[in-house]
This record gives sequence, structure tokens and C-alpha cells, in this order.
Amino acid sequence: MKISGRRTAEGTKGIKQKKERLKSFLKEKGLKSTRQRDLISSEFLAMGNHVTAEELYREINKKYSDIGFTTVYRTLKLLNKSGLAAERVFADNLTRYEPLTAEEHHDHLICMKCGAITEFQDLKIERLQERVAEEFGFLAVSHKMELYGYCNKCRDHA
Amino acid sequence: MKISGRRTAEGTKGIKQKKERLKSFLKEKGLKSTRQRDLISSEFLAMGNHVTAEELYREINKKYSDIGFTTVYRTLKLLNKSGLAAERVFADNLTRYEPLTAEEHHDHLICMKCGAITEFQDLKIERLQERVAEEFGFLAVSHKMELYGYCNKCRDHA
DNA sequence: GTCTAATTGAAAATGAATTTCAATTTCCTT
DNA sequence: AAGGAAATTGAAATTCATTTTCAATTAGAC
Repeated sequence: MKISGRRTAEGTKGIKQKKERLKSFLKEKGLKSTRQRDLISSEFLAMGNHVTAEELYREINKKYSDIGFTTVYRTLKLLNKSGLAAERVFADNLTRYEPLTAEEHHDHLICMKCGAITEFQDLKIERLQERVAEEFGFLAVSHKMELYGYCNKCRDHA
Repeated sequence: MKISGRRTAEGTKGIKQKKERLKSFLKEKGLKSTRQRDLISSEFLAMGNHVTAEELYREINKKYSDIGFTTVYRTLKLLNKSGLAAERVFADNLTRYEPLTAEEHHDHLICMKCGAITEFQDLKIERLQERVAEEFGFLAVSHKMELYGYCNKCRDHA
């Protein structure tokens, strides 16, 4: 199974706004704005996908061959800490990053054939999860839910 | 977060039955029954936990210092293929094995403080998951759901 | 008992994630 | 604008779980 999420790329305005947020975060933490961080986060936000550090590095490398893998890796970590990216690990055990908009939580449908990742949200399920936790005296902080199977395109010839 | 699942150990009868199942599986596949496979699967089934290969190896090693890690690792893979163990990966990215009884599916509550793993089953949630999949024209094959938080014991002093 | 194929265990290989370190760059202070 | 302290960069090295290799051993069919 090769997993490769695609979702609608974001408008330029949204990206600018997010890059401002990153800048604030950096300043606030005494960190520095650099050409690399700028280019990497632009590319990441424009792709709008669930990408691995490796995948993003390959994209970046096409355009800016002087930027190394380590910097891409570290920038993704940074985006994660600043709240602009979510770190996710699906069944293939690779760490993927996904641009994060608001605080809305969502879960994933993952196609085992083409690897497409679709996001969904279901409040009823969330409520039931909360109920389950309560039953066990458990204080739930976060959760992870993934449905694996075959997407609309792949289910017929699967 | 250190994860370490415990659940009620199984009765000796259940273990015997499962070891019979393993034997059938081996014979059927032209594989061999060995002292190592016997001891490792006994220990695994008796523990009844979500263990990593490393953890099980350490237990085994206390009693039978001639059995190597690789064999424990391979035996767990084998138990998995024979349907006697489920392979699971939680947030710490370690591969754990869990004795599998019937075919009943269950999900997990994971304590972020003490690492305790509790299993649960919720048919309403399963049904809603199926509904979500349908909405997207997705053919769901399996799913994974984990709730992370603090267990009954840890929630107060967390 | 013989023989062939499977198994074992130590060690090596793999591969993603992370860290190290010397050289470079940012940006605060003057 | 220049100086300088601290952060950043990128290549290479390291880590660590997992998986594979290979020579020696063992199971079990005949």
C-alpha cells in the first residue's frame, strides 16, 4: 500500500496568513526567519497534502537544490510545533505532515490500493468515543481513527 | 509515554487449544514444531498482554537463555500469520503483539501516563464508521481507533 | 537411521528518524 | 553600516527497531 494524500490546495491568501503566523512564532521563540524556512513552508502549504519529509524534500530539491533534507525535516518539525502542521503516522509507519487550518479535528479514510487519503469529521462518533472513555473512567485527550479499504475509484477493480 | 498493556491472562485450557491451532497451522504449511516455538508461544499466550518482541524476549530469556531474540521475533510473526496474534502499532511506534481469541474486533484506550492499554468494543461506533465510508463511496475493510488520555488511576495526579 | 528442508541465533543490513559539528547566516546592538 | 552572539544549515554520522543473511543445527518424512 502506497499512501499519498491529496486535498484541495489552499488559496494564496491563506498561505500568506499562515506564513505570518510562522513568523510570529519564530520571533516569539527567539528563532530566526531564513530563506530556507520560507521556501520550505511555502512549498509545504501550497502542496496541501499529507507528505513525508522525504517527499517534500524531493519537491524542494527540484527547485532549490542547495536546500538539504535535514532542513526540510527540521522545518516540518518546526511547523508542527508552531501549530501549522499535524504529524500523522498511518499503516505504512511513515511520518507525514498535513497543513493544519483551524483547530477542527478530523480523521482519515485511506485507500489500500492507490493510497489516497480522504479526511472526514463525524461528531456523532466523537460523542460516542467520549462516552466510551467515560465508561472506563478514562479522561480522553486525543484520538486517532483511520478507516482502511478501497476508495470510490479503486473499489471496482480491486 | 510508555505503553504496556495488561489484560486478564487466559485460562490454561484456552492456551492449550491455541497451541493446537498453531500446530495445525505449522503442519498445514509444511513448517516444523520446535522447542523454541513451543516455549515462546506458551509464554506469549500466558502473558496475555500487548507485548513487543523485545519485551517477550526479555521474559523468555530469563527462563531459557539459549533462545535468541530473532527467534522470538520470528515466532511472533508466525503467530500473526496463523491468526493467533494481532500486530498493533500505537503512538510510540513500536510493534506490539496481542493474543487473538475469536474474530471480534476491538479498539484501544491508551493511558499517556502509565501506558496501560484497555480494550473496548462499540457497535454503534462501528456502524457509524460504516456509514461514513459509504458516504464517500469507500469500501471499508478494517479500521483503527485509539483514544489517548489518562486512565482512571492516573487522571487525578496527571 | 538417513536425508532434505526448515529452523536457529549471532551478526550484519536496512531504513527512517534524529543528532552532531563545523561553516554560515541572521539579526540585535552599537 | 559593522561587530558579534546565537541560531541555522547541510553533510555525515548515529540511533534504534526491524528485518535479512548465513553457517550450523534440528525436525520429521521416508
